[in-house]
Formats: sequence, structure tokens, C-alpha cells
Amino acid sequence: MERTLVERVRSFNRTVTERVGALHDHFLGRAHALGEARLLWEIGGVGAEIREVRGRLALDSAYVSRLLRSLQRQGLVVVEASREDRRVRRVRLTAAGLAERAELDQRADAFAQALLEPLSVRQQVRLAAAMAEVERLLLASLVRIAVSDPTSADARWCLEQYAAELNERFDAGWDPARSISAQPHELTPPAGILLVAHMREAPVGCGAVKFHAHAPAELKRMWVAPQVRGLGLGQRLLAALEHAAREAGVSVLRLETNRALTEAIALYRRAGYEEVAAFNAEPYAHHWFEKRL
Amino acid sequence: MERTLVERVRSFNRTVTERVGALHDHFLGRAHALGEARLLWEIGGVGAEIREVRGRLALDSAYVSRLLRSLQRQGLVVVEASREDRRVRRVRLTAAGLAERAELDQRADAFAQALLEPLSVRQQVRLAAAMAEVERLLLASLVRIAVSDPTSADARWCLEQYAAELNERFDAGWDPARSISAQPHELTPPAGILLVAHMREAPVGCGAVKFHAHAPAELKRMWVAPQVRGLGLGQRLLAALEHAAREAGVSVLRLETNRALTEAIALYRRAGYEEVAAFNAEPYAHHWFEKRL
DNA sequence: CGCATTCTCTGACTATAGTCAGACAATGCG
DNA sequence: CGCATTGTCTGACTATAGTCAGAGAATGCG
Repeated sequence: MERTLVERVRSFNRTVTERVGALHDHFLGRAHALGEARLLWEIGGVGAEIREVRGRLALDSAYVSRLLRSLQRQGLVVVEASREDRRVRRVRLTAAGLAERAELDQRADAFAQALLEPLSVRQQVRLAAAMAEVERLLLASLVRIAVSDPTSADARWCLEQYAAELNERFDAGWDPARSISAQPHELTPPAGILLVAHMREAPVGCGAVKFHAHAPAELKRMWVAPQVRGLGLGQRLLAALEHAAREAGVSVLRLETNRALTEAIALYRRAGYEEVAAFNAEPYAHHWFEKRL
Repeated sequence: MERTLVERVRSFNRTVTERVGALHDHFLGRAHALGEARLLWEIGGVGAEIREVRGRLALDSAYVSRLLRSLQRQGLVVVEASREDRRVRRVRLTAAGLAERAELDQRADAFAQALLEPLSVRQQVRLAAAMAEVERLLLASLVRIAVSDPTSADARWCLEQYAAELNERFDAGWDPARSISAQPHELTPPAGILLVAHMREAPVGCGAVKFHAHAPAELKRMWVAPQVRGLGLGQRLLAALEHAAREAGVSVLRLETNRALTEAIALYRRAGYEEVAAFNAEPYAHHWFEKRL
């Protein structure tokens, strides 16, 4: 219990300060400069390539190089050329470096603990719950949805994840060849549209619409990455797709889905989709829905 | 609605970052260095004494002096000697300074807005509610309770506030001379004990116990400042007083209270106090409570 | 009146957190 | 092989955010 409350607070601090723009791990400093402490942290227990660490922290190469030299002088890290590519250098923590990192970790724990300590247990629980809610919603507000080319790397990745998930969740697996098609050209304007959601550069969801000249448009390829479920992204994607469809002159949207996809079905119902009789022969479908825009 | 959501987010940011230790108003910067922006902000619309601003921001006198010189060169502030004491200098914003401050204000609003914008209205409302809860509890965790000398300035201030509030809330006012006494010597160990709660140096509540050799100890002078009500401070004070009483060997605590003090009565009941027959002749009391520790 | 104190300011200094240009070595590719 | 590219490093520089010592003016107090 105690443990998870502390974790909550720390996790919350990370998120909030990222959103708020500060690096504030100020309390981690004092032993090392903040820059060194952040680097020490980011290197991690198993070591990492310098370029990778630099990318994650978005720091200048010269600056990182100097920070590493300083950490090296203090005996906290070793830097060595990578096996595969001798231009690339890897950095890892020495025993002293690991100890230092554990110390930072402990100070952050103590900080979180000091924050909780004056509160009653009930208050601590409520604080943790509210922090979780704030964190969740701040993360949700980091997600951006944009029209995407279905052949782009991120779009393909999402569509692959979608396929893999259907294949796992459907009783009989999922073979796209047997299912109604949603080829790249069908999801590219003016034939259709594909939206991809990103969180901090990483693709985390998608959804598409296929337009038809004399029939309702079809909703396709709705997928939300597991790590962002519960953030309301499905609803946002759906709303964005409906908006795009309306812009394209669509008046009725419809879709079919498999009984295994219970969250999706609940999402469609919540969004005002009504179950209708089968309007196609999709072999994997158990439910057909329709909504007038 | 929109307005209060933005305010919520901003208010939350202020609190969180203070707790987390960062000055992060980083997004306020870019036009001026962060230091200058903070100063501009702290001076406020009506001007202030330099020493006051310096105290609030906890900055070095030399540093503030230089920052002010810089703001002065930019035509944003004027510094002039105070009327009453010509050693003291006052600073106030010029028209340009006020405009600059409004600009910062607007940027902070835009920042908060950008954070809310991707969310659905329901999510925005939930975010604001969770932020408020977090803020409330973080504030609560800033409050520290300590044993205090009843003659100290902070203790006297709390006791005066207590008296003023009773005088206002009781139907017939409150005259301490007619009420059971709680003189400084009665609230000083070993005769009794006074706890004062502080939030960021400022006194925000108090509570006392009078010990009696052959009778139950008496709870006295429970008061919580209006601006920190709803933070559970009453419960914490009560718990701390009970703890102190138990340490002093007290086995039964009792108290009397006026029917106007409904929150206090609810607090005592929640904390396990049971209403008993009048055990003294306090003229202002309507209810008598007792708890076995 | 004179001495201590208060408030502000200047000068001199430091650490942190960078940025930018370019050198150098390893690698990839035609 | 030669040339472009990639990854890292060094040198030179900058802005920010301070700190510390001490000077000087105004004030308070005995």
C-alpha cells in the first residue's frame, strides 16, 4: 500500500512536470548538478548508447559529451565503443554509478513520502487517486490525432497492431484476405481517410473511413494501443472520423464488428450507433451498427 | 465555465510546482529571463516594497537589485524611495510593465487552454476536479502542527481569531471573562498544552488541552483558519491533541461546545466523542462531549 | 549626538546549462 | 577506392541565476 502511494506520487510528478515544462528534479540535485543526475538516471541499469540517451533527453551532443566526461572522472560511468558500430559509443554505470543512482532513487522516494506523511491515510488514498486521474487526463491531452498516409511507417505499424490483435482475440483468428478490404488506396482521400493518433511522436491508435458514392460510408480499422486505453482515445478518434466524414458529405456511417471486441461495441453504443441487420457478408462480424450523422 | 477551468489548471500549476520545487514558469520566459518575469509578476499591479518582493521570492538582495535595474532600463518599472522610510525603496510597474504583465498572464492562459483543448468537455471537467483535489491535499500536506508557547505572537494571533469568531457566531457574542478560562499558564506544560498549525510560516489553526490531576483533561480553543477549512486540519489537530494527552497519561478527554459550531460538533462526533450530560457550568455551552482515549 | 541597524546597491566572482563550429574517426555506398 | 554520412568530441563562447563582501545613505535609539 505504502509502496504504491509513493509510486503514484512519483509517477505523477514526472508527468506533471513534463507537461508543465520544468525539470524540477531539483531535489535530485545538490549532490550532482541536475544535468548529471538526469543523465545518470537516463542511462539506466543496463547501459545505453549515447545517441539514444541524448535523443531521449533532447540534449546537445557537445553538452552530453562534457557531462559524461565529468561523470567518468567521478568514476560513475564507463564509456566504450559499441561492438557493432565503432562510431557509436555506449555508456554504462559502474558499481559506484549504480549506488549513486540508487541514492537518487531513495531521495525521490523520501520526497514523495514527506509529501504524504502529514496526511491521514484516507487523505493519502484520495490524493493518490486524484493524482492518478490528473496524470491520466494530462496524458490524454498529449495525444494528437492527424490525417495520415496509410503507407507511412506509423500508419503501417498501427494497422499491423490492429491485425495482430484481431488475430489473437477472435476465436478463429483473423485473416485479412478473407475480411472486407481496407487497402491503402481505399483509405486515402478521396476514396477514404485514415487518422493516426500520436503521443509524443509514437503512434498509439488509428481509425479509418471508406467513402462510397451511393452507399453509407464504412468505419474501419479502429484501434487503440493498450498503453493508452482508458484515456478516452477511442471516443476522440470516433468523433474525429465522424467529423471528417461529415465534411466529406457523408450522412450515414456504418460498421461491423466481432463479438470479442466488447469495449469497441460499448464505445459505438455510447457514441449513438444503433445495431442494425447485417448489411454485408463480413465473415468475422457478429454485430452491425449504423449512425446518422 | 471555460474561464474557471483555465483558472483551475493555472492554480493547480502554481501549487504543484511549488510543492515539487520547480519554478517552471519556464513558458512565461522566453520574452524575459525567468527571473525577470517572476519579479514582474510579484510586483503586482499596485507596486510593492523591494524588501517585501525579495522576501516573497526568497532572492538575494544583490540579485534583485540587478534584475530591477534591468527591468528599469527596459522601461517596465520605476523604483523610488518610500515616503515613510527613505531607506526602503518601492517598485511599481509602468504602463509598459503592466502591458508586459498582461502579456505573461495571457500566455499562461493560453498554456492552460492548450492543455485542456484536446480533451472532451467531460474530461476537462474531470481533470479540473482532480486537479482541485490534488491541490487541496498538497496544501493540506503543507500544514505542520507543533507545540507552541501560548504567549508567542502566532499563538496569540490564533487565540484572538478564535475569540473573534466565537464573538461573531454566538447569538449573544462571546466574553472570555465569563467563559471557563484558558490562560497561557494553563496551556503550558505541565498544566496543559497548546498546538499551533502553520502553513508556510503563517499560523492557520490551534487547539489546546488543559490537564487536571483528578479529573478528565479538557479540550479547549480548537480553531481552524477559514482559508484552510476543508483540508482536514481539524481532524489532524484533534488527533495530535489526543496523542499528546495520551502521552501525558490522560485516559478521558472532554469538551463543551456551542450549538452554533456545527462543523466542530460534527468533527467531534466523527472522531468518536460521545455526548454526555453537562459536566460544568460553561454559560456558552449547549453540548458536552467525552471520549475515552 | 553618535553608534548600531536597516535597506539597497555595486563590484567581483561562481556554477549551471547550454550553443555553435569544426575536427576526427568509423562506416556505408556507388 | 573515394566520398558522403554518422557519431562523438574539443574549443570557444553565451546567458542565467545566483553568492559574497562591502560601501553608503537613512533611520532608530539610548
